Amino acid sequence: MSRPTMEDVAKRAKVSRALVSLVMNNSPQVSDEKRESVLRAAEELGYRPNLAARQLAKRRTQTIGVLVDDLRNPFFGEVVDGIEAEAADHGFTALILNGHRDARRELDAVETFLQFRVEGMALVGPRVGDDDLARLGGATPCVVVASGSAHPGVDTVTTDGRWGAELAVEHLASLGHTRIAHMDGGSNVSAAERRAGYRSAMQAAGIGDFIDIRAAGDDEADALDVIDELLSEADPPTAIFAFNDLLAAGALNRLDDAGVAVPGEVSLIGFDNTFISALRHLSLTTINQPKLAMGRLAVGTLLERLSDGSGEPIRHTLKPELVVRGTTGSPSNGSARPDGPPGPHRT
Amino acid sequence: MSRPTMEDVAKRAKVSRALVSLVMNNSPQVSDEKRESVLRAAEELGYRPNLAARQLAKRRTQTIGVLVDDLRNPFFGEVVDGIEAEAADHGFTALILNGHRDARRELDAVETFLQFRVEGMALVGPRVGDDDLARLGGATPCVVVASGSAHPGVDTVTTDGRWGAELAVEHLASLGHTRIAHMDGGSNVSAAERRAGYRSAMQAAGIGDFIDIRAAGDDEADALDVIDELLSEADPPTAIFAFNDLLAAGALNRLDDAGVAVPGEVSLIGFDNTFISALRHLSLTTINQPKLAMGRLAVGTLLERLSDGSGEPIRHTLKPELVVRGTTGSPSNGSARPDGPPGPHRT
DNA sequence: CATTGGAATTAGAGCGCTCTAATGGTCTAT
DNA sequence: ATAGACCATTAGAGCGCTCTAATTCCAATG
Repeated sequence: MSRPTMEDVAKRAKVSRALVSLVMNNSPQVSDEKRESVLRAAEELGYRPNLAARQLAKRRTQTIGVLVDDLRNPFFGEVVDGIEAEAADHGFTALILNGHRDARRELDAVETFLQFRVEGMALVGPRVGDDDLARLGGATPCVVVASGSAHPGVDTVTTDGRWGAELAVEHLASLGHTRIAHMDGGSNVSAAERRAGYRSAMQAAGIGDFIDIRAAGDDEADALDVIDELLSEADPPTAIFAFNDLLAAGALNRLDDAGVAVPGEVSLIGFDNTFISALRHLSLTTINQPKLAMGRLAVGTLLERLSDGSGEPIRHTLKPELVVRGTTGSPSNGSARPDGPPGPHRT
Repeated sequence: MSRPTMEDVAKRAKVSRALVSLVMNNSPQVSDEKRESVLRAAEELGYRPNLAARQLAKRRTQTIGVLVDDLRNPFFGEVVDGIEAEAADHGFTALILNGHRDARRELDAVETFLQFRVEGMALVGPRVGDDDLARLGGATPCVVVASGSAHPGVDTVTTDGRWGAELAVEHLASLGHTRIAHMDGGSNVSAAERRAGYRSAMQAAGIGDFIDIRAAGDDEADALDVIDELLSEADPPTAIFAFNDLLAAGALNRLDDAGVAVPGEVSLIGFDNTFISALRHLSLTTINQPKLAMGRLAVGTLLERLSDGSGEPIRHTLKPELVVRGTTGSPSNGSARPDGPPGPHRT
């Protein structure tokens, strides 16, 4: 509005507008004397450069767009922390927009980013399909984090969902489980990979006959029906591998309702290692994703792409790790949870 | 960049730049014929208005800045959801920045907002002090959400922390507790209010002699030492009112470690009603804050201030509510956790 | 003393858009 | 036919900044 402009500062410091610009950009070729008087004038006026004007003149924005699938999911919060940190380290500002778990709104957000002329976009856990992504992105570099994409126009930073699923199944199998069911991620983009890992690990463990995949989702609420369904079977599974921690938490709720002891009667394992899984009273065994590293790497990828331009799609795949906590144990020892790792559940 | 400009579109559609501008702004005074050919040309070129240029020319940004204390705290996520929704309803874009639980970084973020020339700022749970706030804000309207501020230059949307604290204490007192301790929010801005509520409710309940306030904080980790301290007392409290859910979760962990039954030996109550408190295995009794409503109201306040300008500071204070779950019960019934009220599922 | 070179400073042309005022065209009322 | 009214369209002056090229200044040099 009526905020002071560079012109005002120039007048007050009795120098040219150009000199003020130099000072504001920390140019070394300004005499200390003038620099100081410009800074003083700016201070006195409460001057702040107008970013829009600067961006327009500079023809770059030093800005990256960060699209977050769901701000309420702490998993994404941590990834974004990593993104912001790395972006800041390289002089970029991260603009955060919320996808609200909805592909249409994601597209809107991307549109907004493009109008902002962000220099790159990091899509964290997007739901939108590959084609839309590539089409929309156009010339703007775009990295997908934690969701995988096969499209050549899009770089990715993911954890190896297949590997993670295998870790989960191996862990359960090594405890002696055979009837291991998978509550999958439904339409979530990462679901297929983890499903595949589950399948192959079940085969590898020689219990391929027990493969049992149930369509669920990625939110607590998505677990309820599936658990009911599983419990009503003649031979219910002794272990469940859930698509993510939230889903596992929902499962835990429902198992609890049904009076099923965890891990006494059913073992449960999640995915993500969000902070809720560490809460002692959940104490959820899970698969860790290195969230901070993923965020940083995402920005790294973007910068690489910015300076490089063309070339092969970049695919960073980080290794997930098994985090054993209190919701997994040997099958059918019938009693309350064994000592094992920390965190006794109630009976 | 080398993206198409309005000029390009104008040329291709064989009209003036001004006409393209009118079309892009949905002006009614454009003939259908021309409108269509402009839109077609824009489509073909993949034209997108340059927001920086538009903002510069318009001399307004239609943008509000949202500063979030901590993206990993689900409480804030929900508030932001409300803010975004209301902002969108009024044609504003919400720019989200992360405060990282650090006053200095908050100030940086505010600085960034001002450079962006946001038309208003919503600070969600800020840690920065009143004076800095008012000084920095300057002419830009600023609403503080969930953190209270006494400064006349700043509007606020809060839940009544005093009232909430009273609800908590009354609940515990009505269960028969007298030795009710308060793990307070430490330096958190909302801490004082809840502390005061705790005090007055203790007095009102005739158990003022048992007032016991322990400096803690607002994060899980902050609970550990305090719990140790409390448990080592000669006469440990039979109930604890924690500053927020995260702190309560941390307390729960520690109590668990120490083999103390909740609510058998100690009742525990949190604040915020974040989704983690609803997780069945925590099942935390807590005080609800209407997060979505707070977010929407924040934007409402900002808009009001924008059209109104001067005037008294606006203070919206919403009423919190008690949400009884499984971590509170009568004192010293010695046994394991009772069932608690049925199925407190969150939506 | 004129010349040179380098550093510090400035003039001025955009960046891509909006907005006011002016233009031209068409349609009625006189 | 003429004026007026009204509409769609356009010219052009900014918005607040950056950046290139030009200018000024001054000390050092031959």
